Amino acid sequence: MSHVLSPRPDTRFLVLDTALTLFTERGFFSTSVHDISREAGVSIGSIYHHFGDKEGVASALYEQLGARMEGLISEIRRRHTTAHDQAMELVSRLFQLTESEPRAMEFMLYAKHREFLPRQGPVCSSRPFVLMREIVSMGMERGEIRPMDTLIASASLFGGPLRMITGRLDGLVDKPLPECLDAVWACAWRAVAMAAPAP
Amino acid sequence: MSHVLSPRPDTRFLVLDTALTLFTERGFFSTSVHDISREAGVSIGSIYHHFGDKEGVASALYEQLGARMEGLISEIRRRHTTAHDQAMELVSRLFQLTESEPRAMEFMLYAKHREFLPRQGPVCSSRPFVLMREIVSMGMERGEIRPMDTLIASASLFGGPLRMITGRLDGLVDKPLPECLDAVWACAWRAVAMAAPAP
DNA sequence: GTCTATACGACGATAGAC
DNA sequence: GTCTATCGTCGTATAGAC
Repeated sequence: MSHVLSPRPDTRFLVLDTALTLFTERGFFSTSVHDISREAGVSIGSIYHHFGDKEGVASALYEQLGARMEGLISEIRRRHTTAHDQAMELVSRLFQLTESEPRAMEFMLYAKHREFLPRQGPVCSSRPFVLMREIVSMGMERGEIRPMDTLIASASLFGGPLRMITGRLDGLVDKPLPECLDAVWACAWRAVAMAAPAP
Repeated sequence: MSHVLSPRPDTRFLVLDTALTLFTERGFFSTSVHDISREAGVSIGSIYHHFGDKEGVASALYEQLGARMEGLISEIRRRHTTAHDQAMELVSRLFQLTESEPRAMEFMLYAKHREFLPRQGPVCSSRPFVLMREIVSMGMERGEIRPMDTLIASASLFGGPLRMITGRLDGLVDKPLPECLDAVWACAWRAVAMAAPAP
């Protein structure tokens, strides 16, 4: 626990925070370990001591953000019962996160991790995306969502909102995403929602 | 016109074709000019003679594929009158293209061009995506699509289908996309279509 | 754990003959 | 237009002192 008492800022945190900024601004390959070292005020030796190699930095970043994302979804699944509420809350939180931490969002779902993290599968196979599909799957069993291929339903429900996020990160969308939530969600839900029973 | 008569395969084509394969397989930064030279059977000197530098190769590839895409959309817009038909035909053709030329699709809409083509804007600002938004815009004027922000409608209509494409390129989707067309399109169109007038 | 200095390899790009 | 040979730089990673 010595690090808690130490006045020195945590090296690992410093490095990861700087790396996230540089990776998203210039990209992984256009960022040298020297750059990270200089910007973070941490020596190269320390970086290699903590992370092994450059890929290790990206890897740690990926895992950290992935775990946060997973925690977020798990929390949402505990707090809401219907697929509709769970999915809408998820989109809402992702929209908020895009505004408050655009770099984190960009690194998670916009970076081509396969290019620099060959061990990781594609993003959409990662835990968070699996959990999203589980929400959809549950919705179909509950009769909230029309019966169809789960993958198709998942893409149709979250495809629009995710596209808004990348559009926002690209500077294509001017308005803060939370202001668009109602309109975006209405379309997304309409795409997969069970038709109202004939009166 | 001497190149037409020459028995030697066109160098530019050879290089671009090889580059497309390598760029999508390993990524732009993990592909050296030496790699392209070796795989294409063309000397390094020739590559630099034709393309100036490595970025020039990627740039030429980007322009070539972008022009093809634009031509495709223009053709569709001429052959169909309603936004519904235009958009559905577009999704259908993109699905076919994903199967027949996955590398071209991947390079066009899955690569992070900003990392190696700093001059190019984001993909979604490119001509093809502008044309897609024009289809949606027209559909709204014609009363086919509910009135709403064009960007939101565009994301909602094409977000699902595009997500299926990336899912397919990632190996997440097993079935050939054209087989999913009806189900995917039904969801996509439902998301934005004007409600049927009350009987 | 943190630092500096250095080794080493790879890659982008060029020169210049044919 | 095409080729081979070469140069110079940059960046990853390590060694070893503190």
